[in-house]
Amino acid sequence: MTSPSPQTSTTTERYNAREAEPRWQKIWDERGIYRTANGDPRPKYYVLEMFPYPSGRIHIGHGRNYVMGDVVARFKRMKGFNVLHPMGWDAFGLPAENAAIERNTHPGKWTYENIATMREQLKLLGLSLDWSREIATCDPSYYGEQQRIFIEFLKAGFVYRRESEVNWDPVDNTVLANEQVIDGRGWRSGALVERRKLAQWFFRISDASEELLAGLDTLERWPDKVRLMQRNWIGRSEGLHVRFALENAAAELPQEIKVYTTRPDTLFGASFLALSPGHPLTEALAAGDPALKAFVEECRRGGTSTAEIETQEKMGYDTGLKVAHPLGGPSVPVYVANFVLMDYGTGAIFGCPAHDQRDFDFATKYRLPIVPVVLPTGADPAQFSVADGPYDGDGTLFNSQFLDGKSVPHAKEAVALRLENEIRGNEPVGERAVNYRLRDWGISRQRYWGCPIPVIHCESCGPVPVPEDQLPVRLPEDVTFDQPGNPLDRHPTWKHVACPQCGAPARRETDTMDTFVDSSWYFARFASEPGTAPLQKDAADAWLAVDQYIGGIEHAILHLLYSRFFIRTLQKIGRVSVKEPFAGLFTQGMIVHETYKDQAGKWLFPEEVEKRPDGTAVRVGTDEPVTVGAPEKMSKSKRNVVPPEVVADTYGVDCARWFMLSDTPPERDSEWTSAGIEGAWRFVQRIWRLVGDTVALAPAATAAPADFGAESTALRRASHRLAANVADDVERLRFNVAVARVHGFANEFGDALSAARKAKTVAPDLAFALREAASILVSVIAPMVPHLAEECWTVLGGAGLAATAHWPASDPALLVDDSVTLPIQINGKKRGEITVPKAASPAEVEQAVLALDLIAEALDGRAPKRIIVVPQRIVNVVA
RNA sequence: GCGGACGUGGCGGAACCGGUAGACGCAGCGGACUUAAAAUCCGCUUCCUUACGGAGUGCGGGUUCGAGCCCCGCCGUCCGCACCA
Repeated sequence: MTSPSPQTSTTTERYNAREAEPRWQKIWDERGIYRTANGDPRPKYYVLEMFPYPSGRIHIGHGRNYVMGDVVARFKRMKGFNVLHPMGWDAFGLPAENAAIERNTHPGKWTYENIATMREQLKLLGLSLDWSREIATCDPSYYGEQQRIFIEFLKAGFVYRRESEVNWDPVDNTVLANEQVIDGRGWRSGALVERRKLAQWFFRISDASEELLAGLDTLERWPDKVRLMQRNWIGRSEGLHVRFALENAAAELPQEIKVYTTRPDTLFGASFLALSPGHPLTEALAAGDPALKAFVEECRRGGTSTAEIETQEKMGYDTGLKVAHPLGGPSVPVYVANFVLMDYGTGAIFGCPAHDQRDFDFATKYRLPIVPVVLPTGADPAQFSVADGPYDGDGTLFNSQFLDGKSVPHAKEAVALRLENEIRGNEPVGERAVNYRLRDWGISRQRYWGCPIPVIHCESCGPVPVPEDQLPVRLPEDVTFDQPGNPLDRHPTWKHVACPQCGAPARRETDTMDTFVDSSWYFARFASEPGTAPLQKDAADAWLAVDQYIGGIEHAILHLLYSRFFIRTLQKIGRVSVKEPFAGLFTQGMIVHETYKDQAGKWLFPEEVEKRPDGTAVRVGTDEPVTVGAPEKMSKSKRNVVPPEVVADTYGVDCARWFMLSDTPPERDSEWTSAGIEGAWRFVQRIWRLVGDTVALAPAATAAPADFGAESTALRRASHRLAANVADDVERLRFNVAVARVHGFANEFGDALSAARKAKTVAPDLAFALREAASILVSVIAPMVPHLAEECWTVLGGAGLAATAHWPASDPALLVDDSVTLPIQINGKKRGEITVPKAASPAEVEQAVLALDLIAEALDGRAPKRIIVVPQRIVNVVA
């Protein structure tokens, strides 16, 4: 893209961002104005952007949420709050291990080098961060505390261990993350992935389902969308557990199967029962049935990701078993079916093909009866058919004995009542149950670059927590990545330790924790001052909850739900007092940019492309045409990135900040364009000129005169209103509206300045109003373009720094007008205007309107049918 | 399939609780300044119409004195979830 180089201009009146920005950053840094102290008497405000993964370098697209958070932080500081605005690094994770393999380096070295680079890039953006509280989750002091918390959770019963399936690469002999499985094959080896069971650690998040669901109602400053996504994810349902008695099971087998159903009303439509391949009864049967065993293995093939499971065709295996119908209907056969999930409900279902798509598909394939039992309202029972597909709507029961004629909810209730009161073997046959989709959180990862799980496995004592005085369990440095598998597992010495309980030779847990654990409490770590214990109750209680959390919508479910669970659990064990970590949440949109490809189909960087006036694009310095693609999320692979350094050198970071806040509402995706950044540059220069012009016309600050004329009063109204309105906009994170308002004011202010310039002299009241306007303008833009604001502040002779100044107070008297201009409608169409005193009564307004010529013409001598006067708003005359 | 959001000029988007639709910016056009250019400043810029005037917030209806906003029915786009019994 062709870009002018504004900074190469030597015109002295121009604002020189490249010179000013580093200078102010140095001054802020030296004075430590963004360092936050605990125990400050001012009210607290905690603003936080989701911390980044140190992947290498940032591009300007990453900057948007940090800039938004920075505007809030700076604004709240000006409003008198003690603001905490920290930054850290989500530093553990798989990419570091991949980099280690590719570059033959250590994951820690790679990570810390990236952190160093990205820290400098973030500093370039002029963010008002308290860098003294910086943390990296891969720091032993951080993950050591996490191990301590893990052990406390374990002792309090929030953690347990069980077998669970993983993706297994049989060639590389390694566990794969879901994203490493591509089309059912290992990403590196290309081998067909298998599901294999491993003993793994779980957090009991599903026990918290109900409170996590209920807690959503308290999160009023969260987007409804995110709350809804979490609600669906938790997936509460109400149903019935029903015990089906087996009629022909061998004596050594269980004699019944328990199923969960949300549709007990359709029991008379049941034509089969289906067990999950992982169901204990399936396993018991498979032990003596090689064909079933083969079927179960067939079901196991393929990855564990839901995407893969869900695309499989329905398959079943008839076990030959039969169950009695609990309400006296005919017996039904028992199948094992691949589509029944072991993790949900009881791992067994009853199938009612007439009213469920999956059951319908299954019954059709295996030629099982399809008996409709719910008749849509108004349908003719003789005509109604489900031959073309199941019916899952409301209606009236039929073909259902004692349920016939009842509505679906009434039938559900009737079945529940009947089965609850039917006792078999001391227990009711049916029991009402609430079920949740949410499953326990598996945190074991067979990886090196993560927080070691602080447990020692002993042959005789079982899993034993690492004693407090041996924490943190540090990652060994001397590891290699030249072969697949977990380096911790094959390290020669690391895992061999004595059992803390009996002293016998034992083995360390070699799994590390899911990195979502790291990000589930980092915001609590920021609360305690540097050099102190990572999780201090007093500090955490003082700062939490985060008042404004800002990040991408992609974390709407997992990160935010896990953090909510983690903080609730910390609260239960007495480590913190709050229950919800984030009081306010905002999800910002991405920065997108056009993509460019050359003739060979190779991606090009924006700076390699030149736009011609005729609308075509070519490679810089050539005639080679370039294909311009739709704007997409900035990404390294597509090369549609803009590095922050380039923007800073060309226009200055204030331009980038202003541009990122302009035009597009912050929750939507925003397109980065050269026209946009140039517009921001023009604006920055314009502010600079407005301030310069002000000082030229009114060189010295003066005390407020006793009286103001019409011109100066009008200007003061505009500037005082600006301060009030922008405060409101920023408070509501409507940055694009705030920007538009500043533009509007700049237009008015510019007009006032040129009018003053044309007049021979500037009266004292106008001189005061001009300087006041400039000062308010500078204060109002300070959170958004902080460097420019400092430079202007200096020119205006402001005390101290713009960054530490107070938000300008608006004189209430200047915010209200004493007269108001009302539009006049005739039959709902605007035909004129009238200016009346603000205090005018509706009757007075009505009289004034009727006296107007345009009304007399419209009425043509007739009396109006009706006149609606909405005070301060509008007048509508119905002719 | 289920759930949700959105649909306003050439473009990004404003419009508070149902009350002047198109603020502000971008792009474009015209003008001033300049030897010239850049920069800057001024003006125009929803559509139709020479004008008067009329139409207009995806489409069709409705409620209302008045609808971008509320209700009903469509169409389209985007997002999330999905064998959850």
